[in-house]
Amino acid sequence: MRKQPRQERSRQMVERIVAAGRSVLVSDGYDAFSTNRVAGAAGVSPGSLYQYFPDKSAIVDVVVDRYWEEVAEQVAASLADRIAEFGPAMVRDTADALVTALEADPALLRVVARELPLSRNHARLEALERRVRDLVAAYLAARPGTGHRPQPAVAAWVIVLAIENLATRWVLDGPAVTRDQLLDEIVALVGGYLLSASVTTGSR
Amino acid sequence: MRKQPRQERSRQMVERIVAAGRSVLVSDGYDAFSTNRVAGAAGVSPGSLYQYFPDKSAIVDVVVDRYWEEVAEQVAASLADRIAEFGPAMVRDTADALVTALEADPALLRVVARELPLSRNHARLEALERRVRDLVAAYLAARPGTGHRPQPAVAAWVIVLAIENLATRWVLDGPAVTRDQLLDEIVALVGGYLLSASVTTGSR
DNA sequence: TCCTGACGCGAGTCATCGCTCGCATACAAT
DNA sequence: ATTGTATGCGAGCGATGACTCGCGTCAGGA
Repeated sequence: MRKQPRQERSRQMVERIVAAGRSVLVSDGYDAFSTNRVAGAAGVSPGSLYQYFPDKSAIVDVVVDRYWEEVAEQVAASLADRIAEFGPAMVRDTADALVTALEADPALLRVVARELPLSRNHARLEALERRVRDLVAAYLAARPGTGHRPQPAVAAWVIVLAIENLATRWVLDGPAVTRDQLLDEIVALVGGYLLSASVTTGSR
Repeated sequence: MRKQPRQERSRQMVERIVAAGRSVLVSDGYDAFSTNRVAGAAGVSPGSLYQYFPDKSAIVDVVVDRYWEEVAEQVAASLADRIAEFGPAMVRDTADALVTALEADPALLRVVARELPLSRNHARLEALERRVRDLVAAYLAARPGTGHRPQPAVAAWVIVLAIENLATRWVLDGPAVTRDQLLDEIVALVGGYLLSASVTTGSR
């Protein structure tokens, strides 16, 4: 951000710009996302916009950051709440929290996950993943009896990735299965995986 | 494609353009991908380029299509070869084939999967997924005893998505685990999932 | 050899933005 | 009130890049 808004009206302007950015993104798509259009939608002149944002991508970044931050917050909260619980219920509730968070604004999810280059999301998405992954890894490490997977960090990586993508795709591609069924499959996937003994197939 | 190349030299030109397109994509990234640059890299004039390609995105599409087509071919071939086999070995070999295919050109994978909007890949990627998914679903349906998952189509969806993303992320993010370990985890994930009995948690 | 259509060229057009700059206005401190 | 500063405006600059067009060249059939 180029300058800190000091007065109240300028702080409101920044907010209006961010809101307009999100709105343009959602209703016109990323390809039509121009600074002039955002300024217009915000009822603000292009010049004013550049008082607070260094360039076009900074606006997108704020929208994307806030989005993933929001999702991360909800998932991490749900997970932290249930960290004491055991087994399938925790998995289910956490996956449920993720799906709910993603369903909250499917249009924005669509733009963020499909129209934006993935690298645009990388920073925030990685933060989200690491946050959840660390919680899961800690959980697994604290309960060695939970399953047969030897390395909590690896298992957490696998689980988080799998759930994240299942949930995202389910929301984006339109539900081919019911929501409950999705959650059931996720529980089965994670549960089965954790209980599965290490294979010793060797290489190839 | 705007016009079919009839003479030999023009067919070669089209090939040179596609090759240049891939090359520009890989070495300069998608943001720097301009028709003039591609024409330059191909040793061809911009005008000639537009004799065969309707617009810029058509060139990208050809590159992307060929890439996923190649990957799909290798994976489907490997899967079809081992469709008679049973259990973990088949999963491992197929995952191995996918990882090998993705590793073949990591730079291109990087651009295709990270710099391009996902929607750009949607058509071809979906084709790849459906192709593999159908094979897996058929396999599962033919062997009801293989596991406890009741719906082959759903199970296939879960498995394909999970493997695809694990493999892609492993190649792209740099291996946090060894390749063998990745394959072990995939086998455990799929194996455990298929053996996992249907939970009847009900909703929420 | 000649002729016709396919091929190829590349300077240039045109529209699209990202972004700036000079000026007007609103606010706050004295 | 007055002055200094923060805020806001919007016409327009400058660069970029997708795409065209009119003209030369080449292949291959007669």
